[in-house]
Amino acid sequence: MIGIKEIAKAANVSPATVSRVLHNPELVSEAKRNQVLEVVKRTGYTPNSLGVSLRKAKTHKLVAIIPDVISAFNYPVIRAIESMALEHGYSLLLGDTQELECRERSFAAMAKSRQADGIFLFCSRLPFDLDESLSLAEQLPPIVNACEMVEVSGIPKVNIDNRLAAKDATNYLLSLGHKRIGVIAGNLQTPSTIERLDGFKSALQAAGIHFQPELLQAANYSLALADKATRELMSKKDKPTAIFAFSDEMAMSCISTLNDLGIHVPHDVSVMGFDNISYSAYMNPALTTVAQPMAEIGRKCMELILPQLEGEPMAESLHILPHELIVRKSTGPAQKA
Amino acid sequence: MIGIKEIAKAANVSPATVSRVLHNPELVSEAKRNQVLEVVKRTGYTPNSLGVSLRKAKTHKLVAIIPDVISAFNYPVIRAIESMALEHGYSLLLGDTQELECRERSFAAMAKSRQADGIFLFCSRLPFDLDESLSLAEQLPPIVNACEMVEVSGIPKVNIDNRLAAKDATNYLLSLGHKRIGVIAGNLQTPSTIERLDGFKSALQAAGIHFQPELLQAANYSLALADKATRELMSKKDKPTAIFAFSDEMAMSCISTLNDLGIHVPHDVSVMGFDNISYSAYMNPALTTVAQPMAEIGRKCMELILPQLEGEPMAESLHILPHELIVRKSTGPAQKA
DNA sequence: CTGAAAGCGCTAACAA
DNA sequence: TTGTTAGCGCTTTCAG
Repeated sequence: MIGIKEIAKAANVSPATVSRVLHNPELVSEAKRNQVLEVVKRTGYTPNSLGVSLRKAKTHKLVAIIPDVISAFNYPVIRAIESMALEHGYSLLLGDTQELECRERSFAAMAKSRQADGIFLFCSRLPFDLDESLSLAEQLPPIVNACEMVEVSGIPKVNIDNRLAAKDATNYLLSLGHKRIGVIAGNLQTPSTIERLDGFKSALQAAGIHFQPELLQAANYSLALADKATRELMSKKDKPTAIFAFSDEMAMSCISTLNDLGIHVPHDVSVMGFDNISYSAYMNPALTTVAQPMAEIGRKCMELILPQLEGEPMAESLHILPHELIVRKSTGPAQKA
Repeated sequence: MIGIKEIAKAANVSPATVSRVLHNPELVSEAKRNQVLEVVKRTGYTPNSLGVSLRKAKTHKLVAIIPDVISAFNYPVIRAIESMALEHGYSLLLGDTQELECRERSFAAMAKSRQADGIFLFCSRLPFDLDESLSLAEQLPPIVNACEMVEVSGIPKVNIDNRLAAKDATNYLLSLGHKRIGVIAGNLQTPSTIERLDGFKSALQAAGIHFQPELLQAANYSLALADKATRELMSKKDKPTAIFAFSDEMAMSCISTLNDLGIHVPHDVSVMGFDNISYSAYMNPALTTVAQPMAEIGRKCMELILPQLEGEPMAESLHILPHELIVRKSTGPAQKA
């Protein structure tokens, strides 16, 4: 691979001049500038960014650490982050952890090993070993935590109010007359799931309805497990008249299974999703769900990391973005028993 | 950020020894080794990989250049690549181009600027300016082209036989008695779409059926455009009895629209998809589709790039992996007119 | 306006 | 077994 020295030699200038031509052309006489430009074009020279980054101690890369990059939910937030990152001269690396802590840590290590300048954390574990005696800002790279909150304080965080969102969704189901509502939850260990469950229970309680543990199934955001969960739910002697799935994907699987079972949605059973992914409007029936403002979440993430990248110390902050209930065709009035 | 020199100083050894402890511990006496290890642990030192990569001229990173990272189709191939890459000490960077040539080029530039050692190309443009006078191997980094074939020869390629796959799918529809088959294609400029269309036409021709241009709609893999295309198709005076969508996602949208229109799938109209994404079994009705062996595609990609990464010159090769027709519930016998 | 020289953090050849 | 040295490719003082 050709380097700056070869270019310099071929153009009869010093490496420093080549560098100037590339970054501060106004500092170089037109004659030399053209010589250099000519050689650069002819050879297709591209500066080795390892050298650049090493020298400048800046990579202009950010990494997003995500349990499941490709989930239809994460995509729009990534897109938003990336497009805003681009405007600010950063590029985004996608780190799909497949929920594995070792992968969370190895992506996080990219910041420590200076392969990236900052980190977006979409998982609920902080993939760093903290030293109690040091301040967070000293130990952590520029970082923003979103969607699945880490329990450590002092980090900028952005999220929706999962508890309230689930409560709103549940209240809507309740308002339709549903009294037995099944839940297909994600990973029960996960903060967002815990909060949603809490919101669900509190809505029930406010309506004077007892929470039935048998109506709760965890399906870990998997299509196959959601199918199983649905069958489980519908096998109870006292079947639910509505099912609240904590992701649209699980809701999709749920509807599909209900259909297999000869149960009509929403006539026999209503189904509520969560997220409002792009597919949800195209499900059959179109899915009633709680929309998360994914693009806004992404933009807020970028907004919060930028000052840190500029050198400002990390500061605690929590940004709750609004959710919205989207009523479509998968929910309807409860059948009279 | 702490560097190797500080570690060396703190452990009373030279930087070289620190490096040895980290990479060839057996070359260092136990005493010094422990001193160093102690300091490393205490300080949480991580080598700056910019320095390492610069020195070794190797980044152990590969980038996948993909029109749409998050499409349910691409995900499994990425997963397969990544897991195999990991086994070989490489990590995978995801470059989502959003179909923009400028983005294809900027990700490709990561190889030129030594931020990555090799490239997986899932788009149909070669994002490099070729110099006719030089050999490909001299100009291109280690590279493998998959799914959307670039027209340049000399590059290892992996794909399915799109033409045959579409032909098989069409023949199945034909065998069900369908004679008017609508097509919702992807991007008409794209090689895979052209091939699929070609396979579709040839199946029609073999059955003695004339291809009707009015029954062809392009929807560019978008849910919204597929909805429009479906409405367009069903607005013809002579409506199709089957629709072949060139992606499962478009098929999903198509089914949803048909449903809105009061048209029952598969009773009134059959719908065939393409890809066999994980969602397709959970659509309503479950989707009949052509499965692409995504994991295998991914593995083959890795297999083909490895020798290049080892220094072997790039060699022309074409690997066609088998597709498979998956019959589910969205297709049925044609209605008698 | 331009070049020489130093140095970013690391590793590997060479000497000791 | 260990340290010294040079150098990966680049940018940026500092002189001139």
